Amino acid sequence: MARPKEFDVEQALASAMNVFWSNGYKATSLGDLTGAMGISKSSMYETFGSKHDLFLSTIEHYIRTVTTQISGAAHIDAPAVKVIRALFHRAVQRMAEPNSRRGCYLNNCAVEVSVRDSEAGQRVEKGLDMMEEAFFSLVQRGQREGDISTRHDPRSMARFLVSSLNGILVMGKAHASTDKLNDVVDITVNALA
Amino acid sequence: MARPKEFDVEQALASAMNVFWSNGYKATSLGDLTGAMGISKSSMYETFGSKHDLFLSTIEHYIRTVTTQISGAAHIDAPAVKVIRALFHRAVQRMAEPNSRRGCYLNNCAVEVSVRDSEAGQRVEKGLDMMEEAFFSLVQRGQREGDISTRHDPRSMARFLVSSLNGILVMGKAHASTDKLNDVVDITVNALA
DNA sequence: TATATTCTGGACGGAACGGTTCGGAATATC
DNA sequence: GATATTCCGAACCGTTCCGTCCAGAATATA
Repeated sequence: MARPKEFDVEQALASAMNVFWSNGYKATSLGDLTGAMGISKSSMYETFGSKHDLFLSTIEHYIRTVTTQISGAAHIDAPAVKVIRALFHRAVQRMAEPNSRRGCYLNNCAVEVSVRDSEAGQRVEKGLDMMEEAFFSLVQRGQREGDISTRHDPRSMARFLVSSLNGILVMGKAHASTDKLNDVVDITVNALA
Repeated sequence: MARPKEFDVEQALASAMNVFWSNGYKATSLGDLTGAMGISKSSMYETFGSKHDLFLSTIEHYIRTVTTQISGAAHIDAPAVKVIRALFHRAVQRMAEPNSRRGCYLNNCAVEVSVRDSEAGQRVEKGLDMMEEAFFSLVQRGQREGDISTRHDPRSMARFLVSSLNGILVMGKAHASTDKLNDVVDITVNALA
């Protein structure tokens, strides 16, 4: 009957996200998007609706991929503090790679648009909540197993970790030195003990 | 001889900064700027050069004002930890005010443009360095007076504080709850002891 | 082969944008 | 009053932007 879809929607979404991630929402043009996605403007509008709809979809796509990624790391059979330190170090390391110095997508979206764009803001908040949840279960386990102090409740500590990670990534956008960022990671992780 | 300037350059700069601060660079049009500054487009170009030049000038203006502000707080005759806690709490409190939920200007600039705009990036980095310097002298004093632990060197701790403050402000852009942010402040400040 | 669907490229409209220029009004000093 | 400077409004240019639309090529099934 009909000609089938030729491009992978999920992959096109990932490509669009990468462009938004690197350039921000406003600074990204339709040409940038369709070029990276490898499809025509017409197909983009047919499939995703509009630039703004596409943008919202990329945030949801990011949440989908990152959630599985973090909660995967959470189930690693190692002390919770070690897992957390590894997650932070990996984030710092990624900031040092040549074309990856773009921080956390949710972070960027929160700063650039979340105040004026409530639809995006809602999704960003949900994404940060899910990050918090991932850290929360890690902290709980660490407190159970004894390598994380119980002087603060795990919910606050999870929020502390999300906040700290975001702060480190922002610093990484301005400074370049990996060593300086790792110093901050050390102090942050030590604050858990 | 000549007609004198009718508008205050420094004040116009402050108004422009406020617009950039709320909307970001790309999302701010010349009309937004001249409207807020209360001058015509011609005067703007005569005085500041271009939109981009004006933007760079606002970053420098921000550094000028904030530097004096923080180093003023640094000389308050109170335990360093108390001063730091007060600075953080004030930042959180400002995020809760209706039209002030826009974080730190340097933070916003770092996220939105510093990677692609090296001229802006340089200024942002310099501004963050000066914030670090202000915290550095505070930490040094705290370590001398005994209310801040000496297990970490003061330079790293200063960086930790700048990073944490930025992280908290990013969280504040997504979430709204002051209580949650203050929880994070508590853990952060406790990490100093 | 006929049919249905997908995809492309380009054309188009309408709007907003950054930036430049200029005439003339306003305001100071001499 | 003559002069010099500032300021404004408006016009203007070329570009970019988002979004819509369509003709036609491509590709599947029946």
